[in-house]
Amino acid sequence: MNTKKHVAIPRATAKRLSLYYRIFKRFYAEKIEKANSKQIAEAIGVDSATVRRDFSYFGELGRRGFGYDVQKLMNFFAELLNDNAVTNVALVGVGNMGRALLDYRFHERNKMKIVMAFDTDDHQLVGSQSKDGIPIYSILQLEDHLKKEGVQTAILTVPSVRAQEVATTLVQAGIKGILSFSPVNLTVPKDVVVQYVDLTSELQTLLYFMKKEE
Amino acid sequence: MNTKKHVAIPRATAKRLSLYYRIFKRFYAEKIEKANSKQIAEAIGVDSATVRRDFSYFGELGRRGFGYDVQKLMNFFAELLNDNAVTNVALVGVGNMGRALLDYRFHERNKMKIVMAFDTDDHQLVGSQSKDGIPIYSILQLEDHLKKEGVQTAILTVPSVRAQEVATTLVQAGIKGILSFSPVNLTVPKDVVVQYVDLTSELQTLLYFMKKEE
DNA sequence: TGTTTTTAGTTGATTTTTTCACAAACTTTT
DNA sequence: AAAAGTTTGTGAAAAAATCAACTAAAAACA
Repeated sequence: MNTKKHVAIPRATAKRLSLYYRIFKRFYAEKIEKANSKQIAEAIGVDSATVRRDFSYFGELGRRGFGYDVQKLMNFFAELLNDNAVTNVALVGVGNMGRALLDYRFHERNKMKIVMAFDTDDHQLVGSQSKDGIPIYSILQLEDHLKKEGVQTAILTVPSVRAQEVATTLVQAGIKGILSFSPVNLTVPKDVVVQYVDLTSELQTLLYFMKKEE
Repeated sequence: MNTKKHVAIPRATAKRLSLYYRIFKRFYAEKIEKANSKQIAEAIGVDSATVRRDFSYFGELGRRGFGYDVQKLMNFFAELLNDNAVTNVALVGVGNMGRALLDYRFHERNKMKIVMAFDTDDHQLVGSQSKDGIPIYSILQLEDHLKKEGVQTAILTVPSVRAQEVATTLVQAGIKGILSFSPVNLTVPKDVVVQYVDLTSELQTLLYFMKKEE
């Protein structure tokens, strides 16, 4: 496949890659064999020119007069997003949000799997397991367990006040990526990637846009 | 206060308003009385010029040589984001994610409150209540309950395949804003605002950035 | 096989967002 | 009261992202 890996992928494009992948998986499951940029664009809510531009960073993936081969593109994005190998993830903080994510079963649709969870000793959770049998360890044994399994990715669902402290511990334990649900801007080394999910902010932003719409 | 409400607020700015508000609340709780653009910028992870530019859309909120008065700005953003009045929200779909959000207690830190939830009749949940006493109704009675309470905002946590169908029902029932956790691009009238939270995509995007960081 | 239709890839324009850099305004210090 | 220091608000530039329009390649059809 004629790809040009030397070009830097724009951030905005990178954030859409997972969406493209999902759409191709969906089309594939629906036995749709080809899709043009307009159909893809509609499915994820962007302009068709954006789709073509995004794809062009990776070479010539389509065929003029035809569109994009769904299976081919699905496989391409699977590789690009490393969705052939399973990625093991640890979850830290088994509160309401943590519990929901533990039971979420990412693994059913993707090659991501929460393989262990951690909580403080004072919640009577340590030593137990999630519904699906994911073990919950003490946060004091974080480094041991993470290193033993070679886990490099963590989901952080601890109270905001503890977020930075736990993040620092995670980095020490070799974690290279954190998906944080705590609304705190974490300070980590440059080689550690942090992605934030801020539910309260999303809801408040929604309300703001609603007010403007009136 | 010298505000200029006639200027359109850029989208990028609008999405940061909630973050600014949170930071001012945090500073206020910590008895910090003033803050300059650099401190605010660091707290939310943007450039200080961005903070000043963002604030400037709302008039002259600061004082040169001094910075921003924390209490004054906190109140300003509270008003701007309508966080003085309580906003009632309905939750549709009491699965893992829905359950977590039901127990999340948005109301403790903000004036947003989930006042009712809905689920299909086949999960033995209809008629019961959440931990905090939020009633769970049948999705068949959606319109009645929403209209009776005048709820205009909904959190959508139903399986993807049902998302569009339920969204359409919500719109018919007078909903004007939807926070959707389903990775499906919803089709709604122009006056209805939709905000998406896509956990799988966030995690996958994190993994992609991690791979690039190697 | 030739003609028409479709659609990707790309160029260039436009819009949006971020960042720089500095005068003006205010605060603090002397 | 003057001098020194701080920090905003904002023009202007730069960077990033989107979008419109075109061309050339391939597909579909006659």
